Amino acid sequence: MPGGGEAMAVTLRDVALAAGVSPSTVSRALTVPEKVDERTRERILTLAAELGYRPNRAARGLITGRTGNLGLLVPDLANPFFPGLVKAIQARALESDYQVFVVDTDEDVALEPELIRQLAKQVDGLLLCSPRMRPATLREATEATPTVLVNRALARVSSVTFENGEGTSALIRHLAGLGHRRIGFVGGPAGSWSGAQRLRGVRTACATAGLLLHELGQVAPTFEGGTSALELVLRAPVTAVVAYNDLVAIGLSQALAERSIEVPGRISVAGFDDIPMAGMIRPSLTTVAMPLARAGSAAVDLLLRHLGEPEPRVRQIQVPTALRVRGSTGPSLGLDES
Amino acid sequence: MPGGGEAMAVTLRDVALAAGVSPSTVSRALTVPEKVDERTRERILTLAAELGYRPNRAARGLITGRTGNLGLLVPDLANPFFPGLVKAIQARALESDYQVFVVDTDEDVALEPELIRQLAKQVDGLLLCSPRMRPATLREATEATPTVLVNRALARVSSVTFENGEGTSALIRHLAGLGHRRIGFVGGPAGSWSGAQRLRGVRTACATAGLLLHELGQVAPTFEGGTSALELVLRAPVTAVVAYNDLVAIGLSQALAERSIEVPGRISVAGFDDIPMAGMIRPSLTTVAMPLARAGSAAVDLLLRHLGEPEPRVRQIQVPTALRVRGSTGPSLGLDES
DNA sequence: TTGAAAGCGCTAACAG
DNA sequence: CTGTTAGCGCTTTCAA
Repeated sequence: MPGGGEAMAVTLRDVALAAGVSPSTVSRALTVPEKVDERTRERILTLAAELGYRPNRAARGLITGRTGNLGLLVPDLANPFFPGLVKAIQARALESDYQVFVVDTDEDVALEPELIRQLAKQVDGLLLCSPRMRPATLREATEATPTVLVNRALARVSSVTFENGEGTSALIRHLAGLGHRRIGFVGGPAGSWSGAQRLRGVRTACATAGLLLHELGQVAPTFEGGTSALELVLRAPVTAVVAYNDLVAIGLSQALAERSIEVPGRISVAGFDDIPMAGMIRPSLTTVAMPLARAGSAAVDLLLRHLGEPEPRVRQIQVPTALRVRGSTGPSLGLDES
Repeated sequence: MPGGGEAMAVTLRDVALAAGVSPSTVSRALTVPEKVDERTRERILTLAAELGYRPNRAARGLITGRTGNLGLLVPDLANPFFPGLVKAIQARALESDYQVFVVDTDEDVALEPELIRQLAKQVDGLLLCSPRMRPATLREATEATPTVLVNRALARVSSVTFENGEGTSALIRHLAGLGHRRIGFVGGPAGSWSGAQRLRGVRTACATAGLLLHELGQVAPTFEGGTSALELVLRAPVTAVVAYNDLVAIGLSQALAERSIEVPGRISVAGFDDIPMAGMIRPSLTTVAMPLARAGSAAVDLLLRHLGEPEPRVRQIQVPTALRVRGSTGPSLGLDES
């Protein structure tokens, strides 16, 4: 007898043979149960279970055009902001019996389109988190496959975004309330959509509150990016710094500590994202939290609805952010008033 | 004209029609180029590119049995240990033109088998990272699909593991060198294979060095798990604690700090994994690093080789770990000698 | 070297 | 309610 090999998977046909019915009947029993006689259906279902039958989704997808999979693209899983989102999305998708395939672009903009194309073929819809690609390229990608953008907006495409501007504005108001008059802002990656939002929020709130704003350039959205901003921060006469995100804020705080500059004693630092680490360090980091679970569910729901509708109805959802006041911004010890 | 709809994908047949050849020829031009006349082939390839033809991998997979995808299962993407591994695996797979589908089990053992089954259907091979499931169940899963285990071993199944025991032994030797005589160990999840290894390493090294070992029970492999271990640690007369992993170590350090117990002044703390955060906090955490990139590449290489061979040749690779000495374990200030 | 034909596992008309 | 027929997009015999 020919060598064992991989246990040949049981197919729908095997079940049909065993049940003494046609393949179509089995198919129906599985996908449109109400169109099959109750007794036959039960027999088939039992048999299928016994034989350990598992439908081949690829084959099914070939004909229905649906795979039961969703594709999820993220720039960098090592950025602690994303895992939370990924998990929320996965959890919600699983509830609806969709499986999620996660792909990491490693912050490589050039890689995005190709990975999307590959992914698109094997999923019913795409969730694109913080895609860095240019609007034109992004639009192209969204046209080929039902897509929901997360943490980025684009005209005529459904999206779930965070109220980034509101978030940084709240941060600025909080700092103003603490007595700060001169604020520094350390920006993120050049192409970042959310970065632009955050800067806008900082600007308007500073203007409104009559604070002096020092824009301290842009750095990589990482811990190292934060440490690299040290000199810029020291050179500017600011008493508080808002960073593009928590990682940058933490890197900066660390660099300040290395120079024995007290946070928040001599300078306050705030971030954005509320990554888990923000609450684990001392002083704990004041930041802006994104309701990840809510955003993830919303994104999945949106996408699923699109899959149902023939003519996808664009919806752009904004979820509010929440200020998390913690140690790194107060109480203000001695604000220098020079 | 009928509503736009999704741009219908160009199929192999479209290319064939355009080139004036049969589908088979196009297929061959794409997959076994040497079996097609050079000029026809070139014409086909050009045309395919022009039309933007992308093979439907699902359809191809239906017949070849290969999808060009690898499946990757991880217990928790929010655990900062995993993203590094995931990224390494993805990078290496992409080089070989394989796409990686990541699925997070959310530390839910019961979920593992089902997710694996779903995944298995759509991939050529499986990479299972730190699976928590019981050996029997795990074996079942590995029998259905070519599989490589990462950070877990099982008889007659290929795997890439870390020298966990060596790592904790080195840690203990380091602590002994610092003058510690009474060591505490805070364990991880009950079913954890690597946890067992780490404990073993601690035990043998303590025995060898003549140190007193206090096994302080098991906690969740999280920051909260670490803080919850505080009382146990305080109750034991130890001057140094080795935790199951960095997250636990950090949680514990934090809890100690809250009680104004100096680390490493009054008690040293060490972790395992060398997550990014270990280097970002003060005092920075002494820990054991895993060569993630190396392990990831090795795992993918192993799996790819299996896919080539008819009779998978089991290989179990162990990659060495490296001690990272940092602030949290020294220099020892005043070890109490009572 | 190429084409015709068959079929991977499944679903979707269409009859019955 | 059920079986038959056809075919999703692709590869792979088998002949020519």
